[in-house]
Amino acid sequence: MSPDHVPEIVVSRIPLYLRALSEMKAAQREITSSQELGDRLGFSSAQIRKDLSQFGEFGKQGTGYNVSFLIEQLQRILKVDQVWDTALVGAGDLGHAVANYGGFLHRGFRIVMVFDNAPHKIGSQAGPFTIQDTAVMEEQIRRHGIKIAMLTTPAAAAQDLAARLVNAGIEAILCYAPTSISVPDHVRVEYIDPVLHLQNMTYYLSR
Amino acid sequence: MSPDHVPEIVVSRIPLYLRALSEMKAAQREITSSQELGDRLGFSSAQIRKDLSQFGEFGKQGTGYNVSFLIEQLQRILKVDQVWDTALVGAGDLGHAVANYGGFLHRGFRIVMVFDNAPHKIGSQAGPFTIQDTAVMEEQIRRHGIKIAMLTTPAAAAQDLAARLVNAGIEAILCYAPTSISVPDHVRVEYIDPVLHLQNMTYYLSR
DNA sequence: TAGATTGTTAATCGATTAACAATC
DNA sequence: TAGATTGTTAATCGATTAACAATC
Repeated sequence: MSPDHVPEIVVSRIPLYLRALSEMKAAQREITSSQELGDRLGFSSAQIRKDLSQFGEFGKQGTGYNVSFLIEQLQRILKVDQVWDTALVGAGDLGHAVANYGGFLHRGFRIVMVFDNAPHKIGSQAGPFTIQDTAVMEEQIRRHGIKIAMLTTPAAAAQDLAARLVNAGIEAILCYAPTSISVPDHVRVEYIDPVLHLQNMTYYLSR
Repeated sequence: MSPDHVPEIVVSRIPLYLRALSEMKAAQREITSSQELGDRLGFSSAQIRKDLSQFGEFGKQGTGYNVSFLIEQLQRILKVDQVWDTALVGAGDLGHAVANYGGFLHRGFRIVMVFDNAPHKIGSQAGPFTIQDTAVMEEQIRRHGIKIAMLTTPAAAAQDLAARLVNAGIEAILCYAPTSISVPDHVRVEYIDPVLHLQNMTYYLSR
């Protein structure tokens, strides 16, 4: 139930399972199997079962998994049976797109503040948010007890801002800046850099 | 030199090495070591050396790696010593942000056309591009011999568009839509879904 | 030369898969 | 009951690490 240590690679697949199950639920599927889920995601059924078994027993032999029940369980495991307030740092084009994105809330996240350091942006809107000066960033994050930040600044600004975010109490950073940042061990960082994915694919393309 | 088969996980790290090396070069570093590169990226020096050794011998014992030389070699290996024309499908907020992103060209990619199916968007601008009707998408992609597409549409439209892109000759898709898509074996797909990363991190956060 | 760092081998570690008893 | 599918074990497979000869 409360596993001692689950491999990180297993944890990283649970959100994928949750996403696929949510699609199944939206399509009115009430029951699924490790086979069906695996086919859909390109994993073996054995892997699906093994991964889920790290956290408990969620299925019924001969039947499979109840979609709604498994969704609830995975949401609880990932702690997205609640909504996490997050701060967005960087109000460029990408920051605006992220601020306007409607897909966070029903998956457990809500942007509640947006920061930038450009004087002409401060006070203007990014989606439903008034852009605030990064000068008040630490204070605001601390006051609201925010633990998650998304960083959509240029690479050159990322390391300094990450350090300031950590200092303000941030424990998880989703970094859109195309660079590696260094943070203390208790802080988690995930990266999104589209070019890494593109360069990965061109390796397999013929010229 | 021309390795038979390199594990996918090794290939996926080469773009990271290239990115870090490019930062070093920008900072005027002429020589680096597997130790330094590893420290910077959070990998062991042994892994860096082992990964690079899959493709050839690029270093000098006692000295390390020439940054510029290694950059050239990795660019060649990844086939980003050329610029790849790409098509962008989906001109919403995210599509606009991607169309305006200045970080593609010097890393081997160039968007050359943008498509959407919304009548009020067709003919207007997304960054420097005039948005074209998806009705002419296959024809345009075929005519220009484009092999790479970025998909920034809602999830519901992704599978159908992916099939059409493949039919038009696309061999690599970077899918920003939060869903898994199914394509023939000869087509590669990479995914970007920020929520998967966020849900991964919340597993490790305390409530 | 002495010191440093590569490229590579072998050992270790960890993840995936196959198989099947349990059981719905 | 018969058929189906889980949860789990053991075997396989593959990736990472440690160690060191080679050599710059």
